[in-house]
Amino acid sequence: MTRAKQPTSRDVAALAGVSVATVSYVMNGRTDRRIPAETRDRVLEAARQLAYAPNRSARSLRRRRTEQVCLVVGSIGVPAYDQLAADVHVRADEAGYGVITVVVDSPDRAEKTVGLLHQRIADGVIIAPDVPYLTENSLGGLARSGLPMVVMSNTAVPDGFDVVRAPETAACAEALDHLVGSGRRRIAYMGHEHEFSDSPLSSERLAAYLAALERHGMSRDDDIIVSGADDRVAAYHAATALLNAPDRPDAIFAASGRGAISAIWAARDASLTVPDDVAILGCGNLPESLITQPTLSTVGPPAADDFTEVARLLFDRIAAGVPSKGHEVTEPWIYNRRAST
Amino acid sequence: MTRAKQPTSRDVAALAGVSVATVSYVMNGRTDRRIPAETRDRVLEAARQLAYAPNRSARSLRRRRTEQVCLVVGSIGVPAYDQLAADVHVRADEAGYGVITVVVDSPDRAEKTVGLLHQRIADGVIIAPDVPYLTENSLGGLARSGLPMVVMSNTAVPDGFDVVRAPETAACAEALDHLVGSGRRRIAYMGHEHEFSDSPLSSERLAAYLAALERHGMSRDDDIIVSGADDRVAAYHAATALLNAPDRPDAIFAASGRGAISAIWAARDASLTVPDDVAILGCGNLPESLITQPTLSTVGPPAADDFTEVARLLFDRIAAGVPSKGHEVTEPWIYNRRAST
DNA sequence: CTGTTAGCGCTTTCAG
DNA sequence: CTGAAAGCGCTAACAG
Repeated sequence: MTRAKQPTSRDVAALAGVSVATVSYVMNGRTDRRIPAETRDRVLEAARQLAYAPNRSARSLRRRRTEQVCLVVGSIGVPAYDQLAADVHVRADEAGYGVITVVVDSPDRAEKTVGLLHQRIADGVIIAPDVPYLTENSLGGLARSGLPMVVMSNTAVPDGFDVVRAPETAACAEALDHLVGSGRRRIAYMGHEHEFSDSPLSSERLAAYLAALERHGMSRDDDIIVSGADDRVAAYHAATALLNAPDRPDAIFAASGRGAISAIWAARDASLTVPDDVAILGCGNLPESLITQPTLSTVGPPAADDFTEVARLLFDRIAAGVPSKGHEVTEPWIYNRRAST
Repeated sequence: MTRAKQPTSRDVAALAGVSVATVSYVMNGRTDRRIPAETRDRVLEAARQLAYAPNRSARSLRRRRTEQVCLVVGSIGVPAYDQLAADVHVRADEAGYGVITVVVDSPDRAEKTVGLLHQRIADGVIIAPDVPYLTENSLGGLARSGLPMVVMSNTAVPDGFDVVRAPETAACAEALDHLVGSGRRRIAYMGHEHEFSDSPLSSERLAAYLAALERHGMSRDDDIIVSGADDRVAAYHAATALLNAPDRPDAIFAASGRGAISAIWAARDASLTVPDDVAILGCGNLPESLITQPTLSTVGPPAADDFTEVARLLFDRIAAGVPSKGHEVTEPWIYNRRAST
């Protein structure tokens, strides 16, 4: 088998007996240039015959845009990221854009990614929440280079890019106060792995938890501050361990929805009643929260995650063409009290 | 704010007092050209000063490769796709490639995607299992155009691309025979949405189910052939409906792992015992299968999903450069009997 | 050891 | 209405 050389617009032009300019106009279906149907059909037929498709790199080089956006996430398989990815894909598709996904889960990846973005691998970028190792510094540099960017973060401040925030702290505080107010005296925290490493990422949820302990004169007990929220299986094991300990907590605050759902299962499997024996509180707002027994209380958006607005911000910015100082958008986060607390 | 024009290699060359060729060699760290440290440092310093990064489109055009691979999936948020995406990202990263993800969930998207691939948006492509609407015809066309490709499918036949298969039918048959052999007389099927539309995609799992009914002289009852396997919430509701019906099934075969797990929950919430009252069988091999009560029997790979081999196939093919007829690789699928059947 | 130069394939003025 | 020609920014011969 020999690799057939890809046909170029020149080949099509030759076959159709026109110039490459005409081929370009026809292929792009441009209306600002009046082309007789006869000519157009001849070009189209030649293109079909040769299975011609305009080369994307060449077009990008010439038009100075790639028609790709880049979505930067911290890992794969997190429901909120999946929803974000889905929403971005839909919007991108509408705008005729493709989506390049990059996973940043190490300082090395973070650095490489910033490099790629500088190389104009995409016309815009969305940084998902809690992507570690991306410094404000490098983000600022990217924005300054003219790359449209929307950053989901509670700490970043708009600086040539848009920032989307979620007021986690207030919502966590409200939920934790409610837990204490309803008599919980030993509240466990199940966090993400990276909260327990020496990641540069500070955890708003853990901070809110610790602040609540302080506020209510409760002492911190590292035995019931555990990881596991990243992953259903780990969460199940972590919750099981917590609930089988001699000094069992009477509430578990999980930093994810999946963690909380696994905790409900762990409690049931340990023959404990939720919320009587142990209250369970999660983060986010997974659709599943409504089908658990009991239904899961969470701190999160009032309805299911929806990131279409975030995608819209990016495409508006791309369309605008000219960099602006940057908006700051706040998505609501509240205490969704249901039956598990 | 004015958008700073991106610096080019010419700018760097001028600042460093060298030619663009030297800049190129330095930036690519090429060892086949001996460049004195002094010159190199000057170039690097100039690049740093201008925040120069080589333009990706130009490089792709010139080198005739994009250093991107494309992953085509049917939807977002399916655990098996997530695992595939994760494995592809890891391999790609090692190979210095990026990953463009495209979601094909309509005939329209399928067509557009084939078009993009023809435009050489990527140097290779992996088609995930069960991506609908992609015809063998268009895949063949892509392969013939010289695009390295690995297709996960049980029906496609290698034709300039590699095919990765999973012998689902045999494994399903074994599991279903076991269900019948252990006395199950009314087995429900919970499938994917697309099995109930007029999608061109035939379902091997549904076919295996129907064949098993036939084989054992059981009659098909469309009341217990339902959808819901795509989504945990839908599955929970579907299973609940099934289990509360007057003529309750004594087994549920779900075409996904998530569907089966939701079915276990639904059974427990309906105060039924698994497997005594109802056996539950899933597909795939989610890690969660081991933490459900009882543990979940599945038809699927013997261990957790692992697609690194698939990614390897693609990168081998890309590295080879020359198109070959195509390998056919079969991943094992078996009946993983655990406690739920 | 380094610079000059010819494109990669396309889009888009600008002339005809 | 159509074609010629000038690049987009980079890489890789090739010549010095």
